[in-house]
Amino acid sequence: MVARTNRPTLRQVAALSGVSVKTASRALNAEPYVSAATAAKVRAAAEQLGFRRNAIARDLRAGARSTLVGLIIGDLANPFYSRLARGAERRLRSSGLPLITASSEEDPQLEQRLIAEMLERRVSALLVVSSAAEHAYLDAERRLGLPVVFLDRAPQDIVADTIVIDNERGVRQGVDHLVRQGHRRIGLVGDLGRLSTHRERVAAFGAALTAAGAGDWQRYVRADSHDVPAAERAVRELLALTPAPTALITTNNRITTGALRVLRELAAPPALVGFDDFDLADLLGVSVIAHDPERMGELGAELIVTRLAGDDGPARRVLLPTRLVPRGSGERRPAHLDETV
Amino acid sequence: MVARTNRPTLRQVAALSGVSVKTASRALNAEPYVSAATAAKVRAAAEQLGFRRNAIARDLRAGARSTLVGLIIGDLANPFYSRLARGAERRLRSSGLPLITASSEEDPQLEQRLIAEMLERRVSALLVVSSAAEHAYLDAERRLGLPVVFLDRAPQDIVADTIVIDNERGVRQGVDHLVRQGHRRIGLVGDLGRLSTHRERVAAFGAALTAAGAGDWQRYVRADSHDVPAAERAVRELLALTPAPTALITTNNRITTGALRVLRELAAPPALVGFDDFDLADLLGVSVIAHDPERMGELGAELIVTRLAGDDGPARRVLLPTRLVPRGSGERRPAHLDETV
DNA sequence: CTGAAAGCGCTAACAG
DNA sequence: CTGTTAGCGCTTTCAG
Repeated sequence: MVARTNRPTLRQVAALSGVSVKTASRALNAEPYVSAATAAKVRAAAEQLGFRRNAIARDLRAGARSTLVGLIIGDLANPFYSRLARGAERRLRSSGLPLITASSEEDPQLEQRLIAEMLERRVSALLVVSSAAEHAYLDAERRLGLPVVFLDRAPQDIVADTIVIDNERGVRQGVDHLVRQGHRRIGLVGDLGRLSTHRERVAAFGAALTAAGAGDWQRYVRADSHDVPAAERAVRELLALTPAPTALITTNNRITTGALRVLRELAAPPALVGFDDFDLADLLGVSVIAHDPERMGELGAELIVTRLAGDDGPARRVLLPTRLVPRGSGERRPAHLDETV
Repeated sequence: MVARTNRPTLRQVAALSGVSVKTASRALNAEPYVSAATAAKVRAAAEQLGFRRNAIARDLRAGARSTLVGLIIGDLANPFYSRLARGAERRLRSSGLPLITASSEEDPQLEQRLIAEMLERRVSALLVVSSAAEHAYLDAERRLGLPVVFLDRAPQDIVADTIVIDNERGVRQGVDHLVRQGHRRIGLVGDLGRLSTHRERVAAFGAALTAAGAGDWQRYVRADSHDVPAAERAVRELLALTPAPTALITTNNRITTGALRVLRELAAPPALVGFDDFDLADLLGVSVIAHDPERMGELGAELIVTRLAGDDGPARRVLLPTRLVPRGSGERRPAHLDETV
C-alpha cells in the first residue's frame, strides 16, 4: 500500500545533468551562485525525468516539521464551519501555508485522535473548534512551541489564544428585540449542553429575561438539539407547554432550520430569532443574530501567522461582534397584544 | 519561522529508558518480540518526555511518500463542494487516510499550483474537481503510480477514473417536466462556459427542447454566471426578452439562489427548476434536479482506496443518478395556458 | 528478545 | 561557482 515509488530523485537529476546533488538542488531552488548554463542544464534534466522536489525529505532536513497548519472543526458540511474554513484557508494561503482540515463530529475522543495525528505530522500550528473539556495536553504542546488558536469555543481549563463571538451581547440583542415587541415567555433551543457557547448563550438569555422581569425562563430552555430532527422535537415540546412561549430563540443555523420546519405548519407561529445568519434567510424572512464565521477563520489564521513569525506575547482573546438583522420572523408580536389592537 | 523544535526524539526516549533506539521504536509501535517489562519502561519514558512519533521521518523512511490524500475543489464554502468533501473525508478516514483540501476558486493556474504543492508533499492519491482544460501533467503522475480520480468534471484530454453526475439525464428530466406543463420557451442560466458540466447540460437542454419542437432555444441560454449577482443579471436579461421565457432552468445551487432573488419580486414569476438540491429548498418550494454530492465524494474515496490497494485495472467511469423533486416552482404553468382554463 | 549500522531524499556547512 | 560530508528522525536489515 505504501510501496516505494519509482519517482526520480534529485540524485538522478544530478546524474543526468552531470553535476553534484547539491548543485542540482541549488539550481532547482533558484539559489544564487549557479551559472546560468548549469541551471538550464539541470532544469532540462528535471523536466525530462518529471522530477518533483520531495517535501517530506526537505521538511525533515529543515527542522523536522512541516509548514502545514491543522484545522479541527465539527463538520465540514455545516456552513458555519465551512465558511470558517474558507476564511482560514484564504489567509493562510496568502502566507504560503497549506491547510489540513479534519472533522471531529463534535466527538471529544475523535477530536483528540485527529489532533494527535496532526501533531505527529508536525503541523506548524493548530486552529481548533474544540468540543472537548480537557486541553492540558494541548497546553503541553503550546509550551513546546506550537501555536494553538481556539476558535468559537474558549477552553475552560487553560489560557490560550482564542477568537470567539460576543455571545452575551448577541443573545441580549435577540432577547431585547423580542421583549420590545411585548414577548415575555421566550423559549430557547440550544445545541449540546456541554459546549461553552451553549452555556454562555443560556446564561445571557437568563440574565436578559430576568432583567425584563420574566422569572420562569428556565422552563423554556431546551439543550442538546444537535441535529435538525432533535431541534424539531425540542420546538414541538416547547410549543406544547402551557402557557406556550410566544417567541423562540434558536442558537445555531441547524436548529433554526428545524424550527422553521415546525413553524410553517402553524397558523399563528411564535416569533423566531436565530443565532447565525444563513443563505436564503432573507427570502425566508428569518430574523437572525448575525456574525461573520469567515472573519473568525481569517483572524485565527492571522494570529497563527503572527505567532509563527515569533510573537510570543501573552495569550490574546478576540471578541467578534454580532448584529441583529430583522427580517420578519422576529417582529411577530404575541397574540394577546395583537388582539388588543 | 521553521526553527528546529525542542521536541523529544525517539533517541531521547531510548536514552531515558536505557534501551536502543530500535527497541524503543518497536515498543512504541506495538511490534512483536518486545518484553512486556521493556515495553512498559519505554512507554513510561515516552509519556514523561511528551514524545510523539515524527510522521515526517517515518514517511521518508517508509517510501518517501505520505498517507495524505489530496482533494482539490472550487470553493470550500459552496455546499456542493463541502458535502463532497465530507463524503470523501469520512470514507478516507475509515481507511486511515487523512484528507488535505484546497480551493482552486475555479482558477486553472491556481489549481495547478495547488496540485504541484500536493505532489511535492507526496500525497498518496488525488481527488480533483478540475477547472482546467489540460491534464497531461497529471497523466504523467498517474503513470508514475499516483491514483488520480476526477470528480464532477471529466477530463477531456486524458482517460482516467472519473465520477460524474448523469447531466444528460438530469437536464432531460427537468426540461421534460417543464414541457409537460406546457412550457416551450425555457431559459437556461449556466455556470462558466468552459466547464464540461456546463457544456453537457446545455447540449442536453438543446436536445430535449429540439425533441419537444422548440427550435429557438439558443436564444434563451446564458452562461458564465459564476456568482449570485451574475446569475441575477442573467435572469433579468432573459426575462426582458420578447417573447420572454415562461420557465427557467438554473444549472447549480448558486444560480438558483440568484434566480430566486429576482423571481420573488415578480407578480407572475416563470416556472423554475434548479440543478442541485439545497438546504431549505423544500421550505421555499423550489423544484430541483437532485443528486448526491456526498456520495460522489464517498465513491471517489472508495475508488482511491481500491487503487491504493493495488487495483490497476482500466480507468473507470461512474455515473451518478439524478432525481427530479417537484416542490412547486417547477409546476407553475405558462400564463397563456392558465388563461384558457 | 535486543542492538548496531545503514539509509530514505534532501539541504546546511564547509571546503575547494 | 561547484562538490563533499554529514545528518534531520525514523525503520529496515542483519547480527547478536
